[in-house]
Amino acid sequence: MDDRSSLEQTAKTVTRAHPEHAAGWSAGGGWGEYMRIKKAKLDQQFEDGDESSSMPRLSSVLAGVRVYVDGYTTPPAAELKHLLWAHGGTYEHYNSKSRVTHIVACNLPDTKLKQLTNEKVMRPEWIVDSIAQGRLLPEDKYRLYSGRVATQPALMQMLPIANKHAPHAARSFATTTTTTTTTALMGRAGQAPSLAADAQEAQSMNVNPLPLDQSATTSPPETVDSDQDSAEEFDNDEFLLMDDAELLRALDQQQEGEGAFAESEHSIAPAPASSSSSSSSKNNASTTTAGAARPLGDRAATMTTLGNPSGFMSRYYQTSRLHFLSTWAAEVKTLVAELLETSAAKDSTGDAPMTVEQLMARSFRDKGAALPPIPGGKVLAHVDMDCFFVSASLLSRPHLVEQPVVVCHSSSTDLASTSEIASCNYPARAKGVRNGMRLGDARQLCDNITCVPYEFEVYRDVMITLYKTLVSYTTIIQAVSCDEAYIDITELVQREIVSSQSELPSGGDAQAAETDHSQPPPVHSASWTPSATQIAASIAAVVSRIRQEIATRTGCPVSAGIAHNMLLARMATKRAKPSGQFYLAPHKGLEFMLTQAVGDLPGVGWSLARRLAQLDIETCSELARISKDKLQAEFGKKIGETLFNFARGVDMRQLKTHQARQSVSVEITWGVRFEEEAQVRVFVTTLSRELERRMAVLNVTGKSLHIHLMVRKPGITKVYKYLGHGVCDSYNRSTLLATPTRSADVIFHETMALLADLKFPPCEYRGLGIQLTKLTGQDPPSVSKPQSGAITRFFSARAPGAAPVESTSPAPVTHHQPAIAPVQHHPATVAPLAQAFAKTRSPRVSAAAPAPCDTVVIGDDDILPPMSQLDPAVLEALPEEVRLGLEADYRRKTGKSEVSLASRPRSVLQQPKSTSKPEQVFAAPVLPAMRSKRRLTTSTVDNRAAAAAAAARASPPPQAAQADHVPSPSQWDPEVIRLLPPEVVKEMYLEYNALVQRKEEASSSRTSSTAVPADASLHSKPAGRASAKSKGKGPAATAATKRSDPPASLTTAISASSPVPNDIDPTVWQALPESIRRELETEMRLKQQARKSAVPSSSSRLGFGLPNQPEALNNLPVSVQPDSVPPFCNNDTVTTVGAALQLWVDSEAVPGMEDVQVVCSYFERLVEQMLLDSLQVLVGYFRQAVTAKRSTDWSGAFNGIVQHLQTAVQARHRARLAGLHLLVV
DNA sequence: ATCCTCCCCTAC
DNA sequence: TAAGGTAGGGGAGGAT
Ligand SMILES: Nc1ccn([C@H]2C[C@H](O)[C@@H](COP(=O)(O)OP(=O)(O)OP(=O)(O)O)O2)c(=O)n1
Ligand SMILES: [Mg+2]
Ligand SMILES: [Mg+2]
Repeated sequence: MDDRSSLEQTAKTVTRAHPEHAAGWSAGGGWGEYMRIKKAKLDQQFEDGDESSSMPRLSSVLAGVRVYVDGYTTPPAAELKHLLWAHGGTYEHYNSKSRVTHIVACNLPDTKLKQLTNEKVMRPEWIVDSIAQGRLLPEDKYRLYSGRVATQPALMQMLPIANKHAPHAARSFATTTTTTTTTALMGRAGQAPSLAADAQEAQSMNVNPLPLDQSATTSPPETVDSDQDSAEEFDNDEFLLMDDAELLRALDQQQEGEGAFAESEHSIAPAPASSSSSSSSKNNASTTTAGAARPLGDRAATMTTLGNPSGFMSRYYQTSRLHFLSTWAAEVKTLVAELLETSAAKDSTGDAPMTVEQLMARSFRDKGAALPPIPGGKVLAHVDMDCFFVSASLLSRPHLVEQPVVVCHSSSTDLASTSEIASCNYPARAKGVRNGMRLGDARQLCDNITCVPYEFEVYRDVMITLYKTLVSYTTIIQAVSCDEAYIDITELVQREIVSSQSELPSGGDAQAAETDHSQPPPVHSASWTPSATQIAASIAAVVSRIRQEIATRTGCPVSAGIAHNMLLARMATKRAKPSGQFYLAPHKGLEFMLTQAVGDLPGVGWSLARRLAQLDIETCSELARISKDKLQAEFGKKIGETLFNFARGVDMRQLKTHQARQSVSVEITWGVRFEEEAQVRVFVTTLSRELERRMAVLNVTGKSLHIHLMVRKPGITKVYKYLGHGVCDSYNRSTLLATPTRSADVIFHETMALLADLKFPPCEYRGLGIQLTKLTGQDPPSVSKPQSGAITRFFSARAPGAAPVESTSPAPVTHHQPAIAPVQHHPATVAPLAQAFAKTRSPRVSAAAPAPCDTVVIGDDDILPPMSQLDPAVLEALPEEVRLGLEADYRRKTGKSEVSLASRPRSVLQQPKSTSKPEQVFAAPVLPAMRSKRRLTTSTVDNRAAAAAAAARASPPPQAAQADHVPSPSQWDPEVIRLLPPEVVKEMYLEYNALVQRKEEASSSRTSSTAVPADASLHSKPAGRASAKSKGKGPAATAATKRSDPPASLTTAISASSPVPNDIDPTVWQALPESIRRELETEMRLKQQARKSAVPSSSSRLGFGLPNQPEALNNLPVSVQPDSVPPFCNNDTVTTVGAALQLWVDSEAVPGMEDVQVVCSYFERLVEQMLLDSLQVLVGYFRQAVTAKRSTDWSGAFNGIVQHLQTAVQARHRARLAGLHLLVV
């Protein structure tokens, strides 16, 4: 669209370029000046880290050694500091000549080194190895730049293992040494493509420049660069004449004899371009070109595929932050998955799946201490490094931490610089700078930005340390990215609560507990529910501990959001930053969410936000006013639903520790410029080989091949960013292969064929991706390669796929596999770090006595983490013998009564596409006008440009609010159910129903105590134990965030009598064996019938509820939907409740007071939950019934309720609800 | 209804 | 100058 084009040119000319010279680039400039300045924030933060109190002195090996750590080191300074402490040395914060005996560094810039001629500059290995050997080793071998690089000291094993589960236990840090050498360069920082060879061939082949064709294009050429002069040289031309087989062979041969990559850029002579490729018979005619591609100047062209078609890719991948980001995310996910495998295998020592009873029994046996329940449900933390790249890059530039800093390829002061900012620190953000912004835009906002370069290897090291640390606390981790993960800290928190409890009595824990009955008894426990304060305090303690360790070990600040579901935890992180933590207690969730901008919801990106804005929806508060029906109609079923839920803080997603990979792909859309097909072939070859390589590493093959081609949009002559793709049309094609493959050969041919289908001239290509899906051969998350897996790979100095690094060469040299031969797996050389990791890895959470009943299976593995998200009511449904006396405890804390057997859902929102339906574009004309029309709305646009522009718009920070609503997840994980013996499951259901029924009867007397609160807002949780003290548990234990919380009577009745299929999550249901299913069905039906006939729907039965409990209510499904839908919020239920209301009105001469209150508070809850549409409908039903009744009593009751509701709506949402008008009496 | 294909969108 | 990759969710619409 046009607005996009305009967005592309946002470059304004704000004057003010007070160029701040980029200190970062000179890697040391101004070093002297801050020598005596106190080492900024980060160091401060850790310098008073209390080793003295938390770490034992382990030896005095380093006695007399006073070290100043200079720059980024491996292990990081923070860790060296700990090592020094632990072994008798001293860590100096300043490089004071009088105090410091040794400087430790990994890499010092020459300039700095010169200053230090008198000092002893050591490599960190000196420290590490000395400790390992128990004596101070000779300095000679460990001098920095003395030549020899020491290899990995195998010392990890000797260090004490941290025990994260003893909150106050002394601990020490295992070194985080993650690399073997200090020569690490890009090559091993990530999965540097092993195709580097391709680059070299191209470089070194300097043969017969072939004249290239030069004809006109269909549209004006891009004018990116000023010099349009000469044509390109082409140093690969030999390739251009080969057929495919030859090409591949030649590429292989080339790389064999390949030497180091010559940094010398192109020593090739320019050659006039003309003539067409002779190798491709099919479209020489159309492949004319030139015009469009030519205009790139020599210099620009060398940066593109034109300059070096075969070598472009590997060079590009070494510098693409997004490539690293993706690679690392995958890496870290694999790691977590394998971890789980390993620990699962270790834990379930070959036993058959345990029954609930066994699990329970084990948890009791274990330590004898049951863990206290946490009313809000699972405690989830979202941990995210602060301005990750910047923080890591500033490890060696600590003097910059208070300055506005960005990580960026460029350091230009040009306000038109299109270089993208990967990360900016908080001082920069204060000026409005954002991640993803162009540097030029940022400079307009902030005139003293310092740019620092990417340091990918450092980022990876930090990532590894981060994950090592996390994993030492819990195995219940969902890796999100290199700097971010969700962790389940429920059990850690529970333990913290217990331990803080037992510490209260000053004296021996055991004895004190003995005498003090208010304290949790060591054995039975769980019969007490910790207070909200206690929980919050424990959460704070646990999370600061984790954050502290991460910060200390990485040297980078980290923040965490904590809540009882993933959404809120993530939202809380934003609030926590920078360098903080924020716990969103259950009752704060709704209110908090309502203050958020929709654009801040995860899953709501630029496109969705814009569509919402067009509907005048910009905040969650506004969003929450829209009915689910409307949202679903507008955005689709899932997205509508998620929006609906997220707006009010509801999120039923389970933390997902493992996700089977569905696809592998390779794509480049920057610097893609061709003149003719032969060049395309070279490029496709490199992509194909890279894809093959990756799949070989993953040991997968794929059956469905897709390509994604970006083609310059006709008429577009400017690009958003230098050598970028600009505004494009994009096209996808796919083939279903006969047999799964990973062969580069096959990939190459299929890709070329699909490209040929599209019939665009190569000169119009701006980006190309190849993806394989329908994968097979995936390493089953079970056995296989336990050693060469991700754990090893993760911590090995070199990734298996990565090339051996030739010290100074910027390009990794690769042992390239022939196209057919799969990349060999690396031998089971377990890297030292892998071992360290394995040892450091802490006791599995599940093995360590989860809370009673908190036993769950996550995913497909045999892991048994806590199950605190299980609704207490469900817990009560456990078979008697399993409960071991817990029932009373749980029942006590339950106000709840409703259970939702929710499915595991869903994930993030995504954007639909309501306008302009895509038509298939198969018989594409050469330059498809129609085609582009349909895509005009979307693909035609430079979305990234738009997003970047959007990023420039700042948004106001959210502020907290207070409420008393209590969300509390209640779900019965289908995965758990699936893994439990069917008989047990059946038992659970039957028990549950019986229980609910019991409760229903028992509660009939209490509920009346639930008065309608005058202020109509929050916390009226009429259900169950209204007796709960003022606040806290009453509500907390009750219905979930996600569900509205209807009056007990309704809820209970509904729950109790729901027919099985409605009551059970479809997923769960499906997981049950057919026979069991039928059995359950029958039994449930019988029970229900029995109940009904025994208790005819007479008004007397449910004294507390609607006296005339209409039959309809008894049949209400708790939730028809498998997910987080609150009861009554789908049409079905609303309708049925409406019918119930009608029945009630019809059958009662005058409204009973209690009933009125029940109904009223039910409505109130709809208000609280923002289920206003449901409310409107129900009030409609109600009004209709009352009107027909023609009774002043009823009309009065109706008006009373409505007035009350209107007040409530107004108070709570500052809005009037339509449809709540009164009746004329 | 449910699947499959071809997209788009989002996140880091 | 600059390095806009990559995996998964999910919607629309057609095939079954
Ligand atoms: N558009 C983006 C967004 C992120 N990143 C990289 C750099 C970031 O440092 C890293 C982590 O992303 P985050 O979203 O976590 O952002 P930061 O860590 O930089 O900042 P913070 O988490 O403090 O908001 O990913 C990037 O290259 N480009
Ligand atoms: Mg971050
Ligand atoms: Mg992040």
